[in-house]
Amino acid sequence: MNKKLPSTSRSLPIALIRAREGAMAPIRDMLANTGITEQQWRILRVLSEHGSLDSTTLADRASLLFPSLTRIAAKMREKGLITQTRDEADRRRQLIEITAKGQKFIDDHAERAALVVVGFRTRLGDDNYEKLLDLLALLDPGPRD
Amino acid sequence: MNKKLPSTSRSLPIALIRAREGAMAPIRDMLANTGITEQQWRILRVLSEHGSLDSTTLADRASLLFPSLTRIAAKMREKGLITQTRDEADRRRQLIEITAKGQKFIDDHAERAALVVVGFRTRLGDDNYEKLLDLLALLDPGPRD
DNA sequence: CCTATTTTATTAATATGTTAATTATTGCTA
DNA sequence: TAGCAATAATTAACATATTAATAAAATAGG
Repeated sequence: MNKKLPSTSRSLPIALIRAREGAMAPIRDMLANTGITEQQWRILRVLSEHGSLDSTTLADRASLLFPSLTRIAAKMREKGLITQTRDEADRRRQLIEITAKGQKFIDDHAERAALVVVGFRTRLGDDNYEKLLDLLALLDPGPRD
Repeated sequence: MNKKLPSTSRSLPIALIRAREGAMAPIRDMLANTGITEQQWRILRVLSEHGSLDSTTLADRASLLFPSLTRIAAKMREKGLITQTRDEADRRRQLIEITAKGQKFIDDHAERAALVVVGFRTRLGDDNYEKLLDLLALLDPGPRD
């Protein structure tokens, strides 16, 4: 009567959580003792790639909820990693930009982070790596653009 | 000089986070207004499957850090969903077991949860679904047994 | 022009994630 | 067997996740 649920060892949500832990572990090691968290790293990465972004878009691309972004951005501004400016055309909005200091952090860690990516590509194989990204994209809920 | 990092839109960690959001959304909907969180649901699922477990094994199988489990288990005990008993052979250890009330919650929601699984299998296709689980397992860091 | 609605952002409250420090118990070993 | 390392669990401190409530600004309709 209760054979309906799969074994937790083949549960998709649990597998995703564990895989995320595995994928983030080397990045976490890299960021240890830098004062930059995983989320702050994601924000810097997105800003470095796209330049100036409004908060809503930034939250979406960095996969953060808006209230989290509010707090994290405040701390990053205090640290001098980003700037926040009101959009004068629509004063509800806010534009967030990476500072030279923030960009320097990215530059200083880009090589090591890239090695992490290479490590996973090698571990899975190029085909599997791309296939995995494609399959994950199918589960992606949100509007990316 | 900085072409080393992949676009954030093809970043494995971000893809994993977004996929997890997508995969958990229906479960989150199911649990809304029940007073049971995602993590509590995972704990109940694991306990329902394995019976009585020591805390360390439970934390591993439910993909929770130990300090999180400590807090969550305390609340679940207060709610009458689980019991915690000292291991008399090794008084450092603790055994955690699901109660009838906890099992009833699983039983009451198993059918709907199973439908969620079927939905994802259908959405991805059986082959892709299994392939995805296999690929995710390659990223899994931890000792499962 | 004015108000109801919508959008953007913040704040609040509670729960979890994460690392480090601490406590209690066990095991090992000189 | 006294003392020290290792293990299991808790606690502490801070950061993030999540949902709901609120505030401020813009917009659509009447």
